[in-house]
This record gives sequence, structure tokens and C-alpha cells, in this order.
Amino acid sequence: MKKITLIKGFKDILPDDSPAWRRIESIARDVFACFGFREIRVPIMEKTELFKRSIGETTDIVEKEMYTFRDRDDELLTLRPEATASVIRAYIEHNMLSENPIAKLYTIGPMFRRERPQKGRFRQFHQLDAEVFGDEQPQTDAEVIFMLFHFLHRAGLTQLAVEINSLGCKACRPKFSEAVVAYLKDVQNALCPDCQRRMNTNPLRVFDCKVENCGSIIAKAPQILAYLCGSCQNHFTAVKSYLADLKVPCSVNPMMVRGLDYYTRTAFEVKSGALGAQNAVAGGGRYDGLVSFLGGPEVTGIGFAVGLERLLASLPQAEQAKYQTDIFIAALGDRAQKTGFSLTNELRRAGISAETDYGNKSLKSQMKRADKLNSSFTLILGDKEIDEKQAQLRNMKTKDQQALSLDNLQEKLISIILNSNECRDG
RNA sequence: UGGGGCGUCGUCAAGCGGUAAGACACAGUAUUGUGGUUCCUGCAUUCGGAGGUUCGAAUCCUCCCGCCCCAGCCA
Repeated sequence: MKKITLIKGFKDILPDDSPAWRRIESIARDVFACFGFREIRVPIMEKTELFKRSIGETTDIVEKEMYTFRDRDDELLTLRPEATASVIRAYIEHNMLSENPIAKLYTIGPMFRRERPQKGRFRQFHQLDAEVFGDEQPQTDAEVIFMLFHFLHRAGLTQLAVEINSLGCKACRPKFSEAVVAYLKDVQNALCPDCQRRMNTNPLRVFDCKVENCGSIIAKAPQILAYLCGSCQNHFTAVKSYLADLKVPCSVNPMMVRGLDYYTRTAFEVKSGALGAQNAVAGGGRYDGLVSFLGGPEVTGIGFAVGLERLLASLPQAEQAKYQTDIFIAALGDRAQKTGFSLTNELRRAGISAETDYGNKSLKSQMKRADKLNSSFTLILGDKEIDEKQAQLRNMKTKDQQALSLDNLQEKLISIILNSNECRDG
């Protein structure tokens, strides 16, 4: 029989790894709550149109990375490649503006992009996503970046590099685009084929090209910061100054344009020194026209996404959680098995972690299993003990063994176990 | 989509044309009832798959599949 395996680029998170994930998620919930963010859970699938409109038709994500398929009623659906679009859709759909002029939302979950996998890049990956709607003040930009920085720091990330840039607004960006196109026209033939195409479809994307020659051409291209309109300039200056107040170490990268079309004004990225090729741990920015562009009210927005796989990969290896079991019931013989079965499950109902073996194996093999499960106690319960109305309770650490009469056995066990837990905790 | 590397037990592996080492893990056993150390025993008719060369292939050739890494792009 042929084995059925994982889909390429998808990963199982195994029991040894899940504690590290839970830890990150819990830190995030903690930190975000302090900043007034509330959790929203949105579907992992949306109508394809939503992503096309928000992310941009000519971005790499939409052009070649989406998992899109036709539903049985012919509707085109897409597995979300990022979360912002869905969150905005929900924000609009549930009229959240009417509840509160400012909405701060976060969500955690899987994203899907059909790229060729490599280190730190998967087809299903997880993001932690935060968005603020309805606040256009530069303090908000700084606050969001500060929160991100603080979260990553608390998660244990060192060697953080925060880069920021301003991408202008709908008033000044077009002029910049024109200037870039004009500049590129003269050197067109030296560009790689991709960039020649981008020049016409989405000129700013040329800034992301890593082809050596394009890089040196881009280095001499006009820079967005020189084209910012007055209000964008003031905004950017204010953001930088608030970030300095909050002591967020960051540098301006005038070449950073980001891969999603919807960004305006502030854009930022956090890179980790511990990662290698795919080193962006988090990225985000402001998207002031997007909500109304998707049919919602005129509210501004800003947000970021953290790549959890990359975050975890740049953390030192976490200690693996061992099995912890309060008591193992070693039952020998048919009658003892029957009692052991109920006893084990009753103990569990009482909040005790209990294990047993239904296979009626030898005492030795059951003791081995108890040891492997790291159990504090083992109750030896054979047909002999049933006849004598006394079970043996063995403390696995001290090897002390005491006889317990079967009357009120469950209550006695519970009190002994709780007692020993107290000693251990204290 | 292009480039590179790799596929031998659950895991890590040796073997490189003569008929699958070893270690860990797992299971069992040591006067049918006492663990973590120890002893012994078991554990790949088969080497990612399909063809081909050969008396003989995990080892050579061809094609296919899969995984990993790199580039583009991004989390």
C-alpha cells in the first residue's frame, strides 16, 4: 500500500513542537491585550476577488502564488495568502466602525502561498496579524511598530533589525512612479526581463529585484523619500520621532517598497539575524485607502504580520515538554482490569492525570510503561489485591510502597496525589 | 519556473557489482507480580519507483517520483 504523505510545503506541528507554539501565542495575546487589541477569527477561505482587489492584480502573490479553485457552483475561491484582506472584509461586513471609531484587531492562523518551499518558506505557514482601523495619527504608526518590537523581544528574539520607509500617498506616489519609469526607460535594455515587464505593470516592484545588474541600476534610481508630499513628509518625520521616544532601534531603508500594492505612507519590516535567506520575520504598513477601496467607509488602516515559523526558527531551541502523569494503574488479571478501567477514568474525571494499560500485560512491562510516562505513582492492582481487598501504591521516585485498602480507594488516591503535588509545587 | 544536493528499518547510518553491518528506538525474556542500569532474543526476502546492462545490482545506465537548499518573492 502506498503511503499517503503531506502536501508539499505543508508541515505537521508535532507534540514536541506545540508547546513552543502555544508559548508564542500566549505571549502575543498578552502583549496585544495590553495595547487594546481584540481577537477576531476569520475564515481561511474567501472569494478570490477579495484578494485580487486588495493585494493587487500585478503582485507576485496574486499572479502566481494563490491557491485558487472553482467551487461546485462555479464560484472562484482562494485559500488566504495573508490575513489583512479578510479582516477588512469582516470589519466592513459587521459595521465595526459604528461600534467604535477606532478598532484594534488581531488574528492568528494559517496562510497559503503556492511557492517553491525552502528554509523559512512554506506553502502553509502561520501568521500573527494585527490591524488598527480609524486612526491616522503618526503616534499610531509608532505604537504599532513598538508593539511588534516589544512582542518579538518578549518572545525572545534578539538581533532585531527594524527598517522603515514611507511609500507616500495617492497624491505623491504617482509622481514618484512616473519618475521611476522615466529613469528606467533610459536603461531599459540593461534590466532583467522580469523588470522590463514590471516597469510597465508595476514599476515599484523593480526595487525588489535581486538581479545584480538591476540592483545597481536601482541604487541610482529616484528615491520615494524625495517625492513625498508635505503631509506625508510630516507624517514620516513624526513617526520617526515617536519611535525614537519609544527607543525602538530602527533604520530608514528608502529602497523598501513591499510586495503588496495597498501600502501607503509608513511601511516597515523586521529582519532577524538568525535566519539566513528568508530573514523577514515580520512586515507591515499603513493602507489608508484600502478599506474604502473594498467598499467600506473612509477609514485609515495600519497593520503587520509576523511569520510564526520564522519567529520560532530564530529562537533558541526550546526544552521539550516531557510526559507528566500523576498515577499509573497497573492492573493484572481480568477482574483487576475491570476495576482498573473504571478507577483510571474516575480519577481523570477528578482532575488527576491517570494512565493504565488495557492489554493485561506483565507487571514488568506495565512498570516500564509507567516509568516512560513519568508517573509519580503506580497503583499495583492484581486479582490477588482484589481478593485481599488491598492495593499497593508505589511512589516511583522514592520506591516506597504502601498498602491501601480498597474501601474509598479513589478518595485516598486523590488526596495522596494532591498532597504530593503541593509538596512538589511548594 | 530555473539551479544545486540527497533518497538503505520509526530515527541516525555502513555498504560503492557478489547476494543488506551497526547504533538508538521498539517489543519480548531472565523461578507467568515490581520500572529507570544490565543480560539475552526479535526487529529491511529488501535498499524512493519503473525499466535496462550483467551469471549476479542497494551498488552501473535511463526515465520518473519525492524531499531539502538556493534564486525570484515574501512571513
